[in-house]
Amino acid sequence: MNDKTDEHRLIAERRDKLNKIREQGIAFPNDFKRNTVAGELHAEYGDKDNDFFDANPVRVKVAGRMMLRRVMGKNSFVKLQDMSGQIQLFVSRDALPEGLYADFKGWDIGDILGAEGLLFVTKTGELSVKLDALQLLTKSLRPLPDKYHGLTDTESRYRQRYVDLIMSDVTRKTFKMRTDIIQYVRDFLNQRDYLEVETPMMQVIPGGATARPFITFHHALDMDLFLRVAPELYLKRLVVGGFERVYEINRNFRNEGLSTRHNPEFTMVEFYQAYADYNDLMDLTEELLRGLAVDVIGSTTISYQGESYDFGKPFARMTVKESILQFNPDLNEAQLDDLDQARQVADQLGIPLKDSYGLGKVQIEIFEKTVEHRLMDPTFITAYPTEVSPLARRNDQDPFVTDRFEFFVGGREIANGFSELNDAEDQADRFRKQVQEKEAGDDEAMHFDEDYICALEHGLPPTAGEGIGIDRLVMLLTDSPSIRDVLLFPHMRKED
RNA sequence: GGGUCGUUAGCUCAGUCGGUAGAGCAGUUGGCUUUUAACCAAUUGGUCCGGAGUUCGAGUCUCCGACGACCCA
Repeated sequence: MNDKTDEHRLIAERRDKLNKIREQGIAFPNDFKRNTVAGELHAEYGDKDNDFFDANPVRVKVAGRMMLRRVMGKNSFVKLQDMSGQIQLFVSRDALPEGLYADFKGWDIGDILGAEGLLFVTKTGELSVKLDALQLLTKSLRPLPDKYHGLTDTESRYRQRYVDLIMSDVTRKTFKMRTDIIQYVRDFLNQRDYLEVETPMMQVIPGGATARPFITFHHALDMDLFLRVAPELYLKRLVVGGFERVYEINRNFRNEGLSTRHNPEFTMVEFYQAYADYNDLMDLTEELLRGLAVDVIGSTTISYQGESYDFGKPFARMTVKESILQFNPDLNEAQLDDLDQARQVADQLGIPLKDSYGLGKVQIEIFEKTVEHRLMDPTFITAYPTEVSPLARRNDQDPFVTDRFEFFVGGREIANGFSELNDAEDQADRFRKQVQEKEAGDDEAMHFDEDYICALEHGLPPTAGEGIGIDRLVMLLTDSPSIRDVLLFPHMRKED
């Protein structure tokens, strides 16, 4: 932090202690090897009693952070925390080498210790290690938060995640679950012969989504580069190349506002499957999410912020228009099918519209305002207007819409997928429309990507693709109210 | 972008009507041979987020700003 906290007396006291340790020899020893962890001990010996340990002495070497200490004259109890949990140490003056117990009493909560001894059970029935060897491995110079309340200040928890992780079981569990979720998704796709790939994070032409990109500069090449807003166009180039099932789990960057659901960098899994259509991917998504829920939380019922969502039964499916009519019973279809009438509806809803908006864009504005946040149960919304889906294949019966879906639960968009537009000429037209919108001032509109058109001209097989927002998925499965709770190091403003 | 709330000791929090800044934990000193947020005694520790204003006097009232949380767009 700053000089002031550096000079704080609590830190100064610990620095003095460290200096004394330095004078006595190696202050940061690196030769202690543990042979077990707390969780393993509880799993293996949690149900044993002292008769067992008398008959079968178990000698263990453990290491970790001292989280709690109760000094009772010549004996002390310590809670030692490692990556698997906590184990209690029983520290007895007379069992340790001369003088070590006095040293131990000068150590602090937060210090990293290595300890060796025999397992036993205390009077109150807690599995513990009776030490005959003890070593300070790392001196901690900064005091930890209150041993009971921990770190509750949200700002500090985000800015100093390492302290949050030390103090909060809930935080550790959330991020372990995040890893489990990503692992499940990866296994799920691997089992279905999808190939995991990496495509550029720095792109010459940002594409694949309508979003404002971050711009950076490459000095040697003397050119602007864009952090990707999506990997889509590169993944589809790979399908052209013959990798018929590919996926990537990685970061996207969007230069937009922050909220409980938005971080400037966020993680998506995007996957593409040749010879599949958007209906196949809805089925796949349903299977993935259902299996994920069972695997990660052990149930198809997901509790989120006091609500409960059933992933066990088939997910609802309806079109954009159907959903608007369902949640706006006073509207009729004719009002949504006519641009002037639809604009009138939007006006009444207080939605600001630009002159350039066509009927499809107006419909989506109405959808986002009146429907999206009300889609609580798992629901696929289909038939998105072509106008707002520049990379999706037109529907054969109704070219006004595309073969596209988005998936919602808890009022939030989790996934977006569609049958891919593989008609190079149609795609070129759509890019030209995007460029017009960009020139009209929409800085989220796409660029014209000539090489991508060239790739399509080589022939993209009929393909469906989808992106699932990992962060929002983790929020849902870990019952986290803010995206910051599922990002180890969320973006924060400068402190000053 | 707008609104509401918050920011006081390392941490968790009190602070009345505007009148010299409080507790618990942590730390320090002493006591204590099976504790469970151990306990007992003593004790150290403050840029009350920053700035300006009102006032004899501001943690407290007013304004501006920073950061955060929530809601709205």
